[in-house]
Amino acid sequence: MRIATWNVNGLRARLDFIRIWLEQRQPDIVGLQEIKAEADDFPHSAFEDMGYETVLHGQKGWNGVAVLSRLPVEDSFRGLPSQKDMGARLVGARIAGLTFVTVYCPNGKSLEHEDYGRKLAWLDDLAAFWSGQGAEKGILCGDLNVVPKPADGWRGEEADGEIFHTPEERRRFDALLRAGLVDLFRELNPDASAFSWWDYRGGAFRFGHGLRIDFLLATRPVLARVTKVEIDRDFRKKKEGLTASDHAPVIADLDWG
DNA sequence: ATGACACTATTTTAGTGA
Repeated sequence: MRIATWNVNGLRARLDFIRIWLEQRQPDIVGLQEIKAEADDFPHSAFEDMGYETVLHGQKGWNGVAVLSRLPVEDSFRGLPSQKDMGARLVGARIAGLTFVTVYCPNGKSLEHEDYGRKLAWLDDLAAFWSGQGAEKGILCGDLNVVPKPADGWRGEEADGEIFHTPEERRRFDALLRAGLVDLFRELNPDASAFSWWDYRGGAFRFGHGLRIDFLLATRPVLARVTKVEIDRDFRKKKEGLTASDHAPVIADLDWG
């Protein structure tokens, strides 16, 4: 079984690009973030045609998350309780015995902005929500907008203390690990310096100026079945003249019987 | 020093993103 997470930066603008990726990579379950569309504007049939069922938590213009699955969806849920006013940022499903949740964490804007405190509170509520799920086989994936360690950002320790790199944000990332989750990319690639996001501006991708802020977090029983994890940086590049998202997909392969 | 690029709706300009 192949699973993935990807912040697509606008699903309607990215639809043809996403189609190419699905055909080439053939994932079974995908968590998508920054859909930027509500259900009425969502191209459900395009994904049906490719064999995927969609669980959507949409929103007009901003945010929005979805799960695509070509395995039967047994149950689904939308929204982070107590954080409804922060927008459509969490959606989950139970598929093949797996609890699969994908999230788009608030950005925070700046340390001085009121959204920074809201980001921290949102991450607190996410950890509580996840613990409440009690999932034995679980995946919590998505764009967390946190750089967990200096090695996960192109500026290393130079960026410590800036937004995305603060001790407060990093404590909340670590709290997810203390709740029993494992950062799959880091677990299988302990010494890699690899990123999942590069700014569109200033040739950031070309110069290697990126951050690792997109994650596949998994419970131990899932980790035991993981055979490979990679950041699909080839799909941060233009394809057939189509513009890429500023995020690359993160993919894991699992032995799932 | 600043902006750089891309998306969307509030659309021909502004807000957001990270």
